[in-house]
Parts: sequence; structure tokens; C-alpha cells
Amino acid sequence: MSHAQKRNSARTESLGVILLHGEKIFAEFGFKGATMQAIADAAGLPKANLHYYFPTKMALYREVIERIFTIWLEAADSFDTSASPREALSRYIRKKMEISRAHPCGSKVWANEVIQGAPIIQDYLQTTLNEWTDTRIAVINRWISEGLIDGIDPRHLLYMIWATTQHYADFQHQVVTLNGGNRLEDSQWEAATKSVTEIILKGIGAL
Amino acid sequence: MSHAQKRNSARTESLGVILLHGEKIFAEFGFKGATMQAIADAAGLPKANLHYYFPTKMALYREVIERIFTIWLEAADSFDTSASPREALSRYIRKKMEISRAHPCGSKVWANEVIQGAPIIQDYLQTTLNEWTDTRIAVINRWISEGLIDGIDPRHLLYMIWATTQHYADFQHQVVTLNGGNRLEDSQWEAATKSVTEIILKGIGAL
DNA sequence: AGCATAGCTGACCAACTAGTCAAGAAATTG
DNA sequence: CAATTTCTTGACTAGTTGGTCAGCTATGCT
Repeated sequence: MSHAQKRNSARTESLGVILLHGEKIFAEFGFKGATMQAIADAAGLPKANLHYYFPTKMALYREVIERIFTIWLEAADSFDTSASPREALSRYIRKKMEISRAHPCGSKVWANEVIQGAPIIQDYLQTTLNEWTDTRIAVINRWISEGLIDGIDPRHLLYMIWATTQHYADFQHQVVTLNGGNRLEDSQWEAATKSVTEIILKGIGAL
Repeated sequence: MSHAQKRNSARTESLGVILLHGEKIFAEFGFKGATMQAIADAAGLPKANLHYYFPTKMALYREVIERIFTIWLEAADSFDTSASPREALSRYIRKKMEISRAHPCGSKVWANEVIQGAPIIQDYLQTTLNEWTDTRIAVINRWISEGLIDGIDPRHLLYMIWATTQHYADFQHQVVTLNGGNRLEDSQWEAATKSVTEIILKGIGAL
């Protein structure tokens, strides 16, 4: 490894560790409840080091939110508007379930943020999310007019998909507790994904 | 009003105001993020007055949680195990939607608590909620064996109902933003309730 | 009225928190 | 090697927070 790479990797490594544990602590305590000291302890770094990379707690929080939003956008793309309802929704639901499994803390930070009135992400909601939602509503309405699915309200269908898939991340603790205290296994995640997909697809007459 | 009633009403009134605004602030900032001063300001009382009724912030929080749990138990009872799937689930979903509308802050506090790993309500989850869930799973399995609904996994059906109905409370801000910034009207709540009920009932083959 | 009790509150304190800073360690460059 | 830049960190500060307490007011009782 060259010197340049060494230095660069030191920065990358520190940034990664801080963001990873920041996400965890913000997920657990919300913005106000999380402390820089707690994040520093979790990351195994002195608190002053965090302030070297992120001038304020808010700056770190924004970065964490930004990353989650990027991941969310990837899932959004999997909602293929040119596919059949069955295909498009199956893929979208599966992708959302995978994100819930791979990034539960990110989902929790997002949930916390929205519960608290979305002080930071308000602009995302009004612009990007709103536009994305409108295009998908149009697609779903087209499906309805083409007789591919029942005449349901597209908005409530989207809410149901979001709510249900994110439930497995945000309410992870409750799900685990009701699963006898054991984390969901591969097969249980697969079963959950299939259950959710089947009920929703059949529920809108897409089967 | 008699003297006894006056004194008693002073206590009742103060307790009610504190619990009401405590719920609001805890919903907005989580346990650690909420401050006694913020609750006091919201309630229009000096902070010391809160400590007269509740010795610690934790004691106030527990009381708030307790009240929400009571409301939740009422809804749980509306899941009539002797009714048909169609009737039992329709009534349960409607009740849950009504609670989301009438007690959004309570729902948010519950959500925050679960997201944070349920440090306070862990025992509720393991005992009361676990038992309630088991009895309902048994009922749903009976419906399946009687051919009244499809052979779905009861657990995931329950999660879907919880997630979707509570979404309208917990993610209220997101729902309102995507509704052009306007709170849902009576007719929109009714439409949401019907959409959710229809998709789920049809989705499990109960229609 | 006069005493007793419940309810209320301003002022205070010890603990904690975000953010600063100066001094130094490590890496990079010429 | 020496100069320069990047990175790291212990120690500090100003502001905030949960909780206390002595004294106050209002209510209830006889």
C-alpha cells in the first residue's frame, strides 16, 4: 500500500466507522437523545476526533440521513414502471425487505426523523419523494384503467407497502420478541417477503 | 362545585395536562430527547410542579406508556375471536385506524419506545402482547383450517395490520406532506380505512 | 376564625453535553 | 533529512438538564 493510499484509507476508515456507529446511536436515541460521546465510544474514538471530521452533531446527522436516502432511492428505482404490476411490485417489495434486513438502523433513523416531524428531511419529502410518488401513482392508475388490478387508491397501496416492509426494521425488537427472542433466520425473512408479497398482490387483484 | 371536588379537580386537571403534553413531547423527541422543561412549558406549568406529581422523568414516561397500553388493549378486545374473519378483522382494523387518528402521539411514543429496543415495555411485549398474539394466531389458524381464509402465515398478517394502521399515526407527517400539506379529512380517513380493509381481506381470501 | 393539609414555585446544584483548542503524532513531500 | 500537511487527542468551557428544597398560597375541616 502506497503512502497516499495509507493516508486516504485512514480518512476513509475513520469516516466509515463514525458514520456506521452514528447511524446506530441516532437510530437508538433520536437526534437530541444521541450524544457525540456515545457515538465516539461506540466507534472507539475520542470525541474530539469526531469533530475533526464533522464540525457539528447536525453535520454528522445530515450525512447519516443522506446515506439512507441514497439507499432508499436505489430501492425506488426497482419499481419498474414498464413491468407488469405483479413483477414491478414483487421486485419492489423484495428490495424494500432486503433493505429492512441490511440497514435496520438507517430505517430507524428515517422513522425517528419522520415521527419527529421531519425537521431535516422536509425538503426531500416535498420534492424527491413527492415527485416519485406522483409518477408511481400515475403508473398504478394506468394499471387500473387497463384492468390489470382492482380500482384501489394507489396512495394507500404505497403506504401499505412502505409501512409493512419497514415494520420489519423499525419494529425489529418487537418482531424478535414475538419470535421467542430469536432474530429472524434466512428462511423466515424469505417467508415474510413471500407472505407480504402474496397478500398485497392478491389484495389488489394482481394474481 | 364542592370544596372536595375543587381540590380533587385541581389534581386531576394538573395530572391530565401534564400527561397530555408529556405524551406530545415524548412523541416528538423520544425519552432522552424530551426535557422536563419542554413538557412544563407545553403544559404551561413551572417545572417544579411536574416533579410534585411525578418524582422523576422516568416515572412520568412510564405513566404515559401505561395509558397508551390501556388504549391498545381496548382495540385488542375488538378482535372478536367468535366472529367471522371478515367481521373480526374489519372491526379490528377500523378500531386501530380510529386510534391512529385520535391518539397519534401515543402511537408515536410506542413506536419510539420499540425502535429504541423497548427498554420500558419489554415485559409487556413478553407477557401481555405475546399471549394476545398467540391466541389470535390460534384463531387465524382455525379460520385457515376451516377454509374461511387462505393458508397465510398469521404472524405476518398481524404485522401487516399493525404496521399499516399505525403508519397513519407514526408517519403522519409524511402522509400529510404527500397530501399536499393538508391533514386528512373525515372522508380521507374513511377511504383509507376502507382501502386497507379491502386489500387485506381480499389478500387473505376472506372476501 | 384558625389550624392542617394539599398544591405550587423560584432559586439552586451537581452532572452532563456540544464544541474548542493547543499541543503533539504520523504521514507525505522535496 | 527537514519542512509541511493531515490526523489525533486530553483538557477545557459555556450552556443545558434532571432533580431538590425551603417557603409560599390556596383549600378543607372544625
